[in-house]
Amino acid sequence: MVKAATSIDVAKLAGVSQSAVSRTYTPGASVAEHTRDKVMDAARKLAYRPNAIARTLITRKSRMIAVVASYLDNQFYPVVIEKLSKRLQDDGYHVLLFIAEANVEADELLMQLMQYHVDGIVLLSANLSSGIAKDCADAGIPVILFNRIAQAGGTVNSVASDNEAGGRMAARALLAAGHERIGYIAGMEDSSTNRDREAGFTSELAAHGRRVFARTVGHYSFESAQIAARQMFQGTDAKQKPSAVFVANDHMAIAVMDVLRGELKLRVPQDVAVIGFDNVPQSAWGGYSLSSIEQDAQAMIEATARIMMAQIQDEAVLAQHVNLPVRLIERGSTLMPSKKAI
Amino acid sequence: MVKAATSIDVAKLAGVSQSAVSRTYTPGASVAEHTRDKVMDAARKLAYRPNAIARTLITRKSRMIAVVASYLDNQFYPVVIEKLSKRLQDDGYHVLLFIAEANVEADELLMQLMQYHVDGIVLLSANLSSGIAKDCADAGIPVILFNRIAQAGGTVNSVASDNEAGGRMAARALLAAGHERIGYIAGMEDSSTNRDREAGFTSELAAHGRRVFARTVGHYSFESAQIAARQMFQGTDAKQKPSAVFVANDHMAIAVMDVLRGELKLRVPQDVAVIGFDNVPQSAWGGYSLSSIEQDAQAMIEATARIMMAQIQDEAVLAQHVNLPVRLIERGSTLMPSKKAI
DNA sequence: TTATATGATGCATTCGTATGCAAGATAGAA
DNA sequence: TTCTATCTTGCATACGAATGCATCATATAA
Repeated sequence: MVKAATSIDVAKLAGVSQSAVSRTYTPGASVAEHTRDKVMDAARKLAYRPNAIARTLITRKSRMIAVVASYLDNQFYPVVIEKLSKRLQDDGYHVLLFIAEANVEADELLMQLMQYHVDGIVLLSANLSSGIAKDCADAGIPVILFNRIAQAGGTVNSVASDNEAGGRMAARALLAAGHERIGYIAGMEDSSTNRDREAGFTSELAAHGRRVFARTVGHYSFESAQIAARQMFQGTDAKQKPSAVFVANDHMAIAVMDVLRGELKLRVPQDVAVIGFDNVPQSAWGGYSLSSIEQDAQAMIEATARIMMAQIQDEAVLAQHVNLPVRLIERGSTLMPSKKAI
Repeated sequence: MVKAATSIDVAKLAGVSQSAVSRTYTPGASVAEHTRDKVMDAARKLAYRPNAIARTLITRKSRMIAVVASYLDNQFYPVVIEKLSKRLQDDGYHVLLFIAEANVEADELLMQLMQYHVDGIVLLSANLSSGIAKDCADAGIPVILFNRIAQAGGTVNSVASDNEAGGRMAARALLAAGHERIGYIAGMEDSSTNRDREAGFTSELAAHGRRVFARTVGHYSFESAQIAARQMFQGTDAKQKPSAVFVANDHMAIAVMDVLRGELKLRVPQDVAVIGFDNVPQSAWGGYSLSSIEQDAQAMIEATARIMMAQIQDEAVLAQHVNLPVRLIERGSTLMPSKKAI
């Protein structure tokens, strides 16, 4: 157990002041070439690394960003976390990861995070009470809601996809394939994603003189989605069942497909067409070939990083709300009758 | 932007010394009930939260654990990260997450992490050069290799499964099903997991007078595994192809199944039986029903947390190496001929 | 009542780095 | 040569909390 070298140790060895050492590691500070060399030399000999904690204490910038997620089973989130981490690392930031069981815990967790003086917070799945949102704003900590829309007011940024447009696309895809009995399996009722996707979906159906034929709720969970699928498709009379279903995300859609094919012996897409949302990697897998509305994760992350950097630099920047376009990815689960032969 | 209250502000309002405030927040410290109440009262009024950064500086304990992963496509890792985060949070620790592109970067990343004075490091997928391992040991930072065995020597802990036994189980399962031409698709050649799984697999085959019929390499990546599958199964002569294949992890096994069924029109398990390793959630999905050797992720995480806490408390503890039992999960992808009718 | 042990409290210092300020050094201009 | 402008450098202090030490208050025993 060797105590790590400090800037004072380096200063002593290099024969300069501690300030000189500090300035050597501060971009833009005034240090003579000659001095810098001596410092770097001594630092190398002592394996010196600046103490980020001490630096944070005085600069009030930790270069840490808190990322709060609540579950990682839905592959959309691991993908986002991986890309977001890399992106922030590129800017010299580190990710403090939090897993929040439920929204109830989120507030308490955030208070903990604030103790670490994180420079910013990205909420991947939890929501935020308006009280905490205000606390963060007061403390000058930028908050970005990722894949959800702010309900807390003007102090919180948000980056999301155009879920409503996505819902409409899903409706058009199923209508174009000639479906008449179209169901919807919802995610969490109080989430902005579910609200917007459903709104777009039903309004597009309405525009074509149709209504949602059946609706159950899967709460964005695999198990709930299985139950929701059984509720919607059990029974003997084929005419009572939807011939197509829009599921609020791919994670659930896969669960639904398993129930349809494995338990209920219904073929996809011949008996039931299925379309999801997110375009997670698994949707492209041969075992599912699930049509989906793709969210542009890369663009969402780019926007998140951009907003974060802007707000960290200049706290006066107003809250921003980004809404990115989505795209229909058609695969086997919604093939039109004429194409089924393929 | 309101400056956060400090212990001095609280002390002033409560009419006590700063020490008293500090002691109120230090479990086991000597504070009178009466004083504590006054402090808590003032703290509530000022929305005071102890500054974890300042605390870290003086206690030399950050209560942060670095977790280094390199890719999260393989669902095994998100599952581990989620559970590990929760487990460490329960002990009052936070996770600083790092995504390392390759092993080359790992060293540089760890140096960065050491600047944050993390209390421990869990390496999920990157390896560690012996130089850095020594640096960490010297600095008194416990390092745990998760799902891999130390090659760096005695200073680094490791938590892994009995991969060799798992390899033997896979071999026995395929032999018991009557297979004679058995292939192996390897992960990364230089990883301990691949080495051990393959060693167990081949030795068990040898014990039954068999050899590996064909071998290709998938580097633990989805795309490489697809290529490896094509290499192994392309061609017209059925007798030249394996009738069963052990794939070094589920992530690759799913890619292999897609190629077998989608591209090569081979049925699983009738034409080719497939068995993987890890038992990731997707293996249980209806679209794959992949047999697998299950790693007990929960037990691995428990062991990791236990070792970490022990080493943080008492740095004199010797490096530990945990090797947990695995379990065969039989599903549709290896059903025996007699059971195929089911 | 006095002596002793125990608990509570404040003072002063410490952790490692950044930075305003003033002084010193150097170079260029007049 | 002298004066001014620019660049370097060190000193001293600040960031916010934890803790050893000494002091003081209180409780208990004799």
